[in-house]
Amino acid sequence: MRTGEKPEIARLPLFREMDEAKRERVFAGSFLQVFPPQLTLFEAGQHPDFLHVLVDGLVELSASSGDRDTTMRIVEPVTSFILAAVVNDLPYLMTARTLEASRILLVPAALVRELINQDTALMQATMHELALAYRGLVRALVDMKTRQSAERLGNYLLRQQARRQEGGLIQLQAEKRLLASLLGMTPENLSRAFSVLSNHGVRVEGSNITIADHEALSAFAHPDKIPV
Amino acid sequence: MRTGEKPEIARLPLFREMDEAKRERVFAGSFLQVFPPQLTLFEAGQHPDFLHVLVDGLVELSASSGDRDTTMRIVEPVTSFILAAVVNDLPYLMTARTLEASRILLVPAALVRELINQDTALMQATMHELALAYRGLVRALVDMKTRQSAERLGNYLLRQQARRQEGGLIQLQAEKRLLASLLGMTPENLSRAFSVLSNHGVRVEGSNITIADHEALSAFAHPDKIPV
DNA sequence: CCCTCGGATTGATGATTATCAATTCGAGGC
DNA sequence: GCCTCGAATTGATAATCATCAATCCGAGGG
Repeated sequence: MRTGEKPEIARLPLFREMDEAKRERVFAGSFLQVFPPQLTLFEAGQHPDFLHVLVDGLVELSASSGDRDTTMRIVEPVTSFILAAVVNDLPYLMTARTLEASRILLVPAALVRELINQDTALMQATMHELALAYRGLVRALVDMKTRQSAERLGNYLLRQQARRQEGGLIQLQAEKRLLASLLGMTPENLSRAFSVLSNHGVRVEGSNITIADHEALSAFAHPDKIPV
Repeated sequence: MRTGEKPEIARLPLFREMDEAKRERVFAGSFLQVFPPQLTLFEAGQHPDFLHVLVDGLVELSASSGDRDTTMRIVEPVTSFILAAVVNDLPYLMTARTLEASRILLVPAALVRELINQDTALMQATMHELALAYRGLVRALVDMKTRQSAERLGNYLLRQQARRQEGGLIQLQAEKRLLASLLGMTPENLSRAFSVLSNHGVRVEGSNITIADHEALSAFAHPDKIPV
């Protein structure tokens, strides 16, 4: 593991509250592995063997029903994923695949569950993490049910801008076809949605997006009012 | 509280693992209140004062963005709701209103958080509950993103039938307009979806639905394959 | 530097869903 | 038993979104 990586992982909400000794047990029992791009890490329906922590790279979580499939989340470092499946020891509901070459910390699921049950602080952190994730999904579902495609894109851009405290510039991390799937639309309609937003304060140059007029975009996209 | 109610609440996943003394503290610190139909219990954005347990009646959880709003869940007794907001002490993301006259146990949020932090079994139960709720929402979001309206209705009927172990008869608990909103469509399209399903093994008589041909409906609706 | 290839864009068309309007249906009140 | 009112249904039309097809564009390889 490179210098500075352990601290970064230790700073994750999940591991932050553990005492140092337990954290060492996590690291000792885990594997840090490098994966090439476009590799499937696990598939929906499989039994969860590891909690995954993306240390470096980019990962897509997707799900399918019948023959259609959809991107559920784009995981950026440093973040853990599929905590719910590990906690409940129930099959993954999503398929994970690397988008770029990625380094991932694999923490054995049984170890995670064991430590959670030994360490109240960790259990509490897990509980809070799950509750926050739940709220995120509530918002995502409301988004999908109440907004049409260009509005969803507008809100996505507003959220991205808020997350990275910078000015108005947003760099898309992944291909637009992927963003389209994440937002529940086709690549063609994503293009059209971008051109709609160009009338509402958004400037697009390839994968560099600028929110030129925050007011106008907000008026169009009706972003969530409830904070956090 | 009527006879037999406490045991029923005590049987909830959340309270099942608590020791008797703590459970008594919950009941002692809570209020069982009766609400008339169509009453708003709380609104999205408010600070969560109580964990709610629906003892009797029917409650709708809805959310909105801009001027559109949508039904997120129809709560049947005996179930607790809005656990995530209480755990995280963050504003409600949904609005709750009674559909019928309802009796609801109101457990002060601060008390819930206090007991969770004192009682590891309760914390663990909460964690599992949240993880399961998370999985439920993942499925709901996939459903919304990958299936069209008649398929969503078909899957809803299949799930309802599975939940109540009976034969093929399903009784809709709420108005169809509400079901439409839950499934992310208009009442008009719900009607049309029902008539589509009549060609795929479903018989409709008012709010009595019969799945006459489970095979045919499954073939049409492509239900989830992953169990639990 | 040019070529190639896959993603992105644009246009045309079709499917799905929403909206508007008009009945029909059914439960509750008189 | 009839009336009334809101929900449910049905039909017609419009908006949104997907699909198909044809370029356009840009990064990587020769």
